[in-house]
Parts: sequence; C-alpha cells; structure tokens
Amino acid sequence: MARRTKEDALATRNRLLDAAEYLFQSQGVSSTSLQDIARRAGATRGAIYWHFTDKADLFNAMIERVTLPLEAAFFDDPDLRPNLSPIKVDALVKIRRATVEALSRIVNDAQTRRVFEVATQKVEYVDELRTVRQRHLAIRQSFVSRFEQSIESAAQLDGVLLSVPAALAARGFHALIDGLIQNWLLDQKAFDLLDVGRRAMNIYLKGLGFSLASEKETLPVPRPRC
Amino acid sequence: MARRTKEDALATRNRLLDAAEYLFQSQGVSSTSLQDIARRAGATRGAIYWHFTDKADLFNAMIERVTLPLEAAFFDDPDLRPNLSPIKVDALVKIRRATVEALSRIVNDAQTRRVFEVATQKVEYVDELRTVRQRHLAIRQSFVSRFEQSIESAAQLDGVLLSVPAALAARGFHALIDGLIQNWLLDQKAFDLLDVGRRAMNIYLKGLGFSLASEKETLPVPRPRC
DNA sequence: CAGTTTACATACATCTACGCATGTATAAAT
DNA sequence: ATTTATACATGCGTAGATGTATGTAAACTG
Repeated sequence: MARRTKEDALATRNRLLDAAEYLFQSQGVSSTSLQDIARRAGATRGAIYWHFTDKADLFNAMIERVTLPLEAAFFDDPDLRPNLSPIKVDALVKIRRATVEALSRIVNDAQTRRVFEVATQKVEYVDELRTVRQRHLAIRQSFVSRFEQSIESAAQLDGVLLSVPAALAARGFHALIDGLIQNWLLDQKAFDLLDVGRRAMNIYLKGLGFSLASEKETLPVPRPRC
Repeated sequence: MARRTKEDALATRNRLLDAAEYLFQSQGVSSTSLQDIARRAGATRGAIYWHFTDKADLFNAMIERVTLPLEAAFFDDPDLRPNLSPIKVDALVKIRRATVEALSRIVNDAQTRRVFEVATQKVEYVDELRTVRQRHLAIRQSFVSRFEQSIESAAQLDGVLLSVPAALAARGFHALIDGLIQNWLLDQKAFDLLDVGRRAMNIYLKGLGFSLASEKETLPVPRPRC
C-alpha cells in the first residue's frame, strides 16, 4: 500500500494504541494477539512492527500515553511544588486538591480509567515488562516523597505534632488512596469513589492530627500550637 | 506408568499445585505452560488433565488451597463473630487483632505471600477466571461488612459518634489495609508491612474518633460520651 | 525528475500450547 | 482371581502467535 504523510502515520500509531487499549481491557494483554490489534485498527501486523519493536514496547507506549500527561500535571503544578518561601501556604490544601483531582480524573476520563484497569488487572508483570514495573515503583516513590514533604510542612504550619514519622504517614495516605482506586476499579458500582475517597482521606488526615477546617475546600485557619 | 495409591495421587496433585505456584510467581500465569508445570512436578501433562479440567481450574485450586483456610480462620474465629450478648467486648480489639494477624501471615508465611503475589500481579483477570474474580469480590464484601458491623458496635460501646456512615468507614479501612498489602507486595523491602500497617491502622481509627487506649493490645477503657 | 526513504502490507518459517485420544500398569473392588 | 476403575504417560493433530524477510507505492529530497 501507499506511503502516508507524517500525520497519517501518527494517526495510525494512535489507532493502534486505541485498539490495544480496548482489546487489552476486554481480553487481557496476553490473550490479545498483535493480529487482533492490527485488525481492529484497520491495519496489519506490519504497521505494529513498524511503530513498535514488540508487544511490550506497544504496551509501554500505551501506558505512557496517559501516565506521562498525568505525571506532568501532578509534578509541574506550581501549587504542588514544595514551596520554600518563608510564607507557606497550607500544603494540606494542595494534597487534598491533588487527590480529589486524581480521583475525579479516574472517574470521569474513560481512557485513564481503561488504562488503569489494564495496568492493575489485565496484565502480568514479568521480566519483559520489568521497565514498566520499575517506572511504576519510581513514580510511586515520588508520590510518597511528595506527600511526606507536604505532611511535614503542613504539620509545622498547623502546629500539629505527628505521632508517627512523616514518611510512614505518607505511606499510609498513599496506600489508602491507592487501595480505594484499585477496589473501585474492581467493582465500580460498589461505591462512589469521589465521595468515599474524599471522606476517607479526611478521616486519615484527622487521625494524623490535622484540623478539618479546610475540608470544605476553604483556606485553612492556622491553629496555635496546643 | 503405574497407578498410585490415593495418598500418592494427592501428593501428585499437591506437587502440581506447588509447581504452579512457583512458576506462576516467577513467570506469570499465561506464560507458564502446563508442560512447564508438569515437568517441574516430575510428571506429565496427563497428570494435570487428570486432576484438573484445564489451566483455569488448576489456578483456581491453587488459589483456594490458601484462601479457604484463611477465610475459615477469619470467619470461624469466635472472637470475630459479631457478638450479640448484652455485654459486648470491644469489637475494635478484634479488628485490630485480626488485621495484625492477617498482615503477619502475609509477611511470615511464604506460601500465602506467593499466592497473593500471583493473584495481584501475575495473572490477568479475564472471562475464564470470572468465577475467581467473583469469589474475590464476594469475599471482599464480607470483609467490609464485618468491619462495618464491628465499627458500628465499637462506636456504640466507646461512645464515639461517627462523622461518616459505618459502611463508608469500613470501606476506607479495608482500602487502607489492602493498599498497604498490595504496595508491600510490589516492593517488599520498601517498608515494614507489620509496623506501618499497625500504625496506619491506628491513625485511621483515631481519625474515626476512637481512642487509642487499646493500641498496645490492652483491653480498652470505655470512655464516657463526651 | 530520478533516487531514496518512509510507512506500511504480504508472505513465510518456526515454534509452542492446547485438547483429546489412546495406552497401560497397578490398586481396589467383587 | 478376575474384573474394573484409577492414575497417570504418550502420541497426535491442529491452531494460532511471533519474528523476520521481502514487496511496494507514495512522499520526500536534491
């Protein structure tokens, strides 16, 4: 067949990724053949081997198509960067906002949801996907570290003295949110992710000693150290 | 070859399951062939097709070999049954004990850990494993319901008034513990599951309004309603 | 406008898994 | 002591799936 222009090629690539996304979600990664993907994209395996080296590479590209923007949104948000100015704004507000934002993205954006579902239920993490797994671990660590900084900063600002190390508190916070997401993905009509997520988050933060003044998305009122 | 006695047959079956457990963990379920499993068990595919109908059936048996005893331990424990006597013992103590028990089982029992790892990372939940998935969902719901009962009962006993419905509180509690387990399974040297689990649990319960008098495994001192 | 590269399609060769059918030696039943 | 059912082993056919090699027409380059 004929050679296409660069935009056509990119479109083909995206159609392949779209097809992979759909088929991976409905049949699982390993039982989806490259043939299946090509067919659904209206192409042949030749196109796949042109754009990707193999199935693992295709999978990786599919993941990054949604996670890269997601990470960028999280890590580039100036509201979320650890702020080093002498006058601190409440880091807790940032955490709350970012968490709710992440949850609502999963609930509302079908593509994000599909890819998360694939990544958590429809793939086996073995040797050939080791790079994907390692990236996942690194990202997770970044999240936890940022939570840790924010919690520490917020504790200082609000005059809260933590009963556990901030690192541990952050680990728990992440596990709570991650656990909710995964459980929701397993059975999406079991509960309302946004509502339960928001309230469970507040429970946890309250357990850490933080006031819930900012629970209603208002700016927090710093409390004097008790 | 020769027919074996019933105990021999059972031993063969267990060797097959052992082999599957090991190979599933190290290579993933779908890239492990029945041939691989048979070879590692010192048998042939014939033995597998005798004991199981297919790979999904084998997988299911492997899962149930560890989850059935686990569920039995949890649901048959008289200490954990919702107690209907007028004089209630603190349900929170039961929850704490059961949770710590579950965590330490995962940390200390290699087989449990292997199977959990397979079930969460090394398998794709698609149509043929639908029954496994549905069982998983049902079990999870049982856990959450029991947590809900216990939280409600504990709140009544301790004079705590919950800021959220008990069902929601239970959902969050389960997500926290489940999230910690899954994250720990992904990177087991990232943190100490038992320690972090215990303390994160206490943070969450404190956020629900419960006193931490029983944190040190002592019996709780019921507080008057404030 | 000839040559080159791109963006695929087509064809081929290999490999491996699965399911079933059949063989078989022994334990258990009668 | 037969007979029968059990607990496997062996062999066969078939059906994809993967990777690579090769073909090709159009876009791009000079």
